[in-house]
Amino acid sequence: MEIIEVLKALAHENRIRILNLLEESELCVCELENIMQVTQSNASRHLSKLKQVDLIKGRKKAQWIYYSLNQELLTEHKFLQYLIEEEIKNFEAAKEDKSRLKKYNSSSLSCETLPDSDIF
Amino acid sequence: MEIIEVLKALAHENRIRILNLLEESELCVCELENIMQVTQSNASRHLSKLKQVDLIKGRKKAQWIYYSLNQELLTEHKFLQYLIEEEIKNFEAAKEDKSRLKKYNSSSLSCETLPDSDIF
DNA sequence: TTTAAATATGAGTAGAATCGAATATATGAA
DNA sequence: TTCATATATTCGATTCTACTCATATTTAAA
Repeated sequence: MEIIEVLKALAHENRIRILNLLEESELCVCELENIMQVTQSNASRHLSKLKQVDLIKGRKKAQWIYYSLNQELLTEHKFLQYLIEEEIKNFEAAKEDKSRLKKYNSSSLSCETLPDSDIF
Repeated sequence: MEIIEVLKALAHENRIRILNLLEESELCVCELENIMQVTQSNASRHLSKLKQVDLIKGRKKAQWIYYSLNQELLTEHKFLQYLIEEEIKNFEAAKEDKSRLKKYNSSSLSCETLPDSDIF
């Protein structure tokens, strides 16, 4: 792990918000896009930075790619675990994202029906 | 603590190297400058970024300013403690800095005599 | 096979961060 | 008071990041 590269990957609000959401559950790009209310290309680009340094991994299923935290890396590097599991909690934007994620999870919507819904 | 601002402050090799050295002992700008082999303005600039987010503090003594880690912040935020005390160890540039610091500490030089010495 | 949706990426641009050199400020020593 | 040293800061140039828009690619569904 290239520590400086990892720290650079962590140094952006949207990427921290993504890690925060993935800590809760695996999500695809269009779900992140909707929950975070950012453009598709914005979400995709930040995901790609996180993936570059192995903080997350992607699982392809049909035309969707489900992203999740790379738990092995977090286990090996406790500072990442503390950052993601304890520190981000107190970040305001992250709280709001989690509340939108809850709302989404308790709805019957999926990434397939999401585009036409007005849940957010 | 503004987590995003702290993460941005951490996202630079020289600043990580500074934190690594300060973990060992309190140091003034000219000592850091010499050990890290960077220009005076470079060292000063990066110190000021770290101070802005409270990662370090400065103690003035005569014309020198001795910088040290803000241990309270590290204690409150375990991810910082793990990052600085466990993670940085494995970063190559940081290892080299520590070895130069040891050499400096075991010499009888101080920041007052340093400028004219050829220890580095 | 055509169409539509999900995702990634290229191009261009705007803004942020970094750098060294020079300068300003503060302090101690002569 | 004058000079030298330590530190911070201003400046202009440069490099790095991030953004949006448009397009390419993959896959499923019609």
